[in-house]
Amino acid sequence: MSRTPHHPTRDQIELPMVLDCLSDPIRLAIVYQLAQQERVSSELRCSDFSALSGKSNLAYHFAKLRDCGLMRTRVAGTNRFMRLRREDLEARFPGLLDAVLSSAAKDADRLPLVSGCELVEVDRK
Amino acid sequence: MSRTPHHPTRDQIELPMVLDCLSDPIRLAIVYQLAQQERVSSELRCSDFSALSGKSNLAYHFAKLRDCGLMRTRVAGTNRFMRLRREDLEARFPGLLDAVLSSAAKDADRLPLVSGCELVEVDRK
DNA sequence: CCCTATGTTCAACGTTTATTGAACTATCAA
DNA sequence: TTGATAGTTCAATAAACGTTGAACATAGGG
Repeated sequence: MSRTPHHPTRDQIELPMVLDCLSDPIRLAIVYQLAQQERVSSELRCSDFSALSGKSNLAYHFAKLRDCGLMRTRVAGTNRFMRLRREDLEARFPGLLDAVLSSAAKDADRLPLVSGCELVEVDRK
Repeated sequence: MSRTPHHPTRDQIELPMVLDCLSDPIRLAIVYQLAQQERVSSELRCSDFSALSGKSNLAYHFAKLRDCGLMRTRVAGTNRFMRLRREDLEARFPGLLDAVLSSAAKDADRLPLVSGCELVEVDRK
């Protein structure tokens, strides 16, 4: 279980997969929460998303987000730290991520975005 | 078969449905082609997309595009004229449609966007 | 009126999807 | 070593999805 999971290269990031990933409310919420956190520390642990769903369902969504290139997972001890691949996304599809994020922000009341989401100071390991 | 099909109001347009719609390569191609056509006449007939798939499969995708608010269908005789709901989209999710379209344009070689798509002058009925 | 062109609707199908709980692995701390 | 913590993996399930072809509806032209 220790090997760091697979991530696509920047060039392998595909538009339909990215849009499909973002079309799921839970994954959109994960991405949104990661984007919020960027202002503070850029990384969050899996358990920081526990308000959105159960552990095993989150693991499923994390895998999809990794597979499509939206986020990167760093293994540190028993934790996984996730962060947005903002630069790669911006290079591949300029403006797309921000357009989606601001659209989500605009509809925050309709989406399950920020259940109990206050910013968290993470101690990088 | 004559009644004009159902369209959501501007306010009913939801982000996850829009992203999901755009995540299908065929639907993305339809939207892309409609956007191209906008410069000329803003409307296209169903049969203008026949390079993308069969009639009944296209009807299925058209229905999804209507249901999520991405396009509007106008019935005129035996034809249906479709156009992008650009203003509604822009009002709901500013910048989103253009970001997706320019991302698609950037990846035009990887996507089934423009099989035999030259601009067509349509005589509005 | 019949014939054709344009699209939709329906049933069928195989595939993919999201979700669950249980079992498992790995790491850390006592 | 024992126990607790953090997450993944697997199998099972139900629902949704994309695609097909056949049948249908509608309008226009001879």
